[in-house]
This record gives sequence, structure tokens and C-alpha cells, in this order.
Amino acid sequence: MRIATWNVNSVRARHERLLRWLQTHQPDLLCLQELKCQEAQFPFEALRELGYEAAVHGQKTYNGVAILSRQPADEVWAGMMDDEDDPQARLLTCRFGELHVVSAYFPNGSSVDSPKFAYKLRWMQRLRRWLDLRFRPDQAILLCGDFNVAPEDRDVAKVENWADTVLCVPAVREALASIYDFGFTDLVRTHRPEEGLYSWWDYRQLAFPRNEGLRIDHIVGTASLMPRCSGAWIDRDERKGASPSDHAPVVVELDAFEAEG
DNA sequence: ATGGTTGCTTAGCAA
Repeated sequence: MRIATWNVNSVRARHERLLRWLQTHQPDLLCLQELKCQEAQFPFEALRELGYEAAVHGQKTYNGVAILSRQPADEVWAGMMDDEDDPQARLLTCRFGELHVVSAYFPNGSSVDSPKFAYKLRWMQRLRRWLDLRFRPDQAILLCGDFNVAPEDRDVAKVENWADTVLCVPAVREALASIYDFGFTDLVRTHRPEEGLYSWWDYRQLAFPRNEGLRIDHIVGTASLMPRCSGAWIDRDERKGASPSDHAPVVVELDAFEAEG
């Protein structure tokens, strides 16, 4: 089965591109981030015509996450359901049989001296705690999304420009390592060790044609998923042409689960 | 050093 994640930067602005990408690449599951709309505005009908069900955790103007699937999920959870009062729609979890899939839109954090960055680090701490409370690492869990973290220097085209920013500073890389320490392995890096592999390019300064990007969108999986992952790639072509998202879809190929034939 | 771009909402914020 093919599983993908894509920060679409507004599902309404990317409507045609989303439909075309689904038809071209036929993923079994697609995690979306930055819907920038509420459920009432989400294109359920157009997606259903292509054969996709959608679980949606929407929000007006900002954030918003979804999971598209061929069959409806067996269970759906929105948010982290912890003590914190958090109006930001950044997390959605679906269970399909024994497989749990999480669509996550980590906070960007703005700048390291901003309250938004403190919120980002706290949100990442909460995510680790949520994992500990709700899951076990021997389960089949895929954590997918825009993590807004470049884990290593090889994930950054111009390290000198980004090293001290919210996407790369040691504090945020350590927070990500703490999440991975739950029991996750980066499925894309496992299969694609090369330099120059990025998922996001700034709209400005010709970043994309110069391939001055960062790899901040990820699919990570628990140990039982590692041997069933046969490949991974980033669809750089989707960033080309008129009106692209600033993020490219990230894709992994998994051997099918028993229940899915 | 600043500004460069896009989307949502309508001048400014977030990314």
C-alpha cells in the first residue's frame, strides 16, 4: 500500500492539484496538513467521487489536518485530548485495523525568541506524552506530517542560513529526537540517504529552482513497520508549475496488511 | 540588513 503526507497550504487553493495528485498516484492513505478551513468547507464530495473517505479536523483560516482513505477509518481521534485547552487543529489519528495513522502539523514557531517557539516546544513535549499515554511502541503506528523540523544538517540546503532558526536549532532537534525515542524510525531516510532531498522550498527568492529547500515533512514508523516498508520518495514534481503548495508530498510504500488483502 | 511570496481576509498575520 502507498501512504503519503502533504502540506497543501489551503485545501481550497489546492483543490484541483489535490484531485489530480490523487488520480495520478493513487495513494491508499493521504495525510493532509494546513487545510485552512473548517469541515463545512472541506471538499468531501469531490474526494468521494474519486473513491476517498476523509476524516477531518478543521479550523478557520489556520492549521487543519485530514486523513484520506479508501475505506473509512475504524476509529478517529481529533487532537491530543490532554488537559491543555488548545484551539489549534494540528493532530488527527485514524485506526485502520491494526494500523494507526497520525496526521500532524507541528507548530512552526516563528522565531526562537517568540512565544510561538515556546508553544512549539511545549506542543512537541505534549505529543511525546500523548504517545506514551495512548500507544505502545510495539503497535503499528505511522506518524506523518509537517513536523517543521529538519532533523539533520543534510536535510538543509543552506545550513548557514537555517542553523539558528526554529526549524533547526538544537532545542527543536532534541525535542524531535525525544518524540522519535518513543520508538520511531524515519522511513524516508532509511530508504533515501542522499543529499539534496527536501520537502519544502520557500516561495521567495527562487528557492525551488535553486533547490534551496529543507526536509521538514516526514513519515516515521514503529519497529514492526520497518521490514514492510519497501521504498520512499518525495514528489518534487508536484512543487513545479502554476500555484503549487510550498510543500511536496512525501510517500512511502508498505506491504499490505492481512486485513486489506 | 532587508525583502523577497503566498493564502486568508480584507491590513495584517502566519508561514
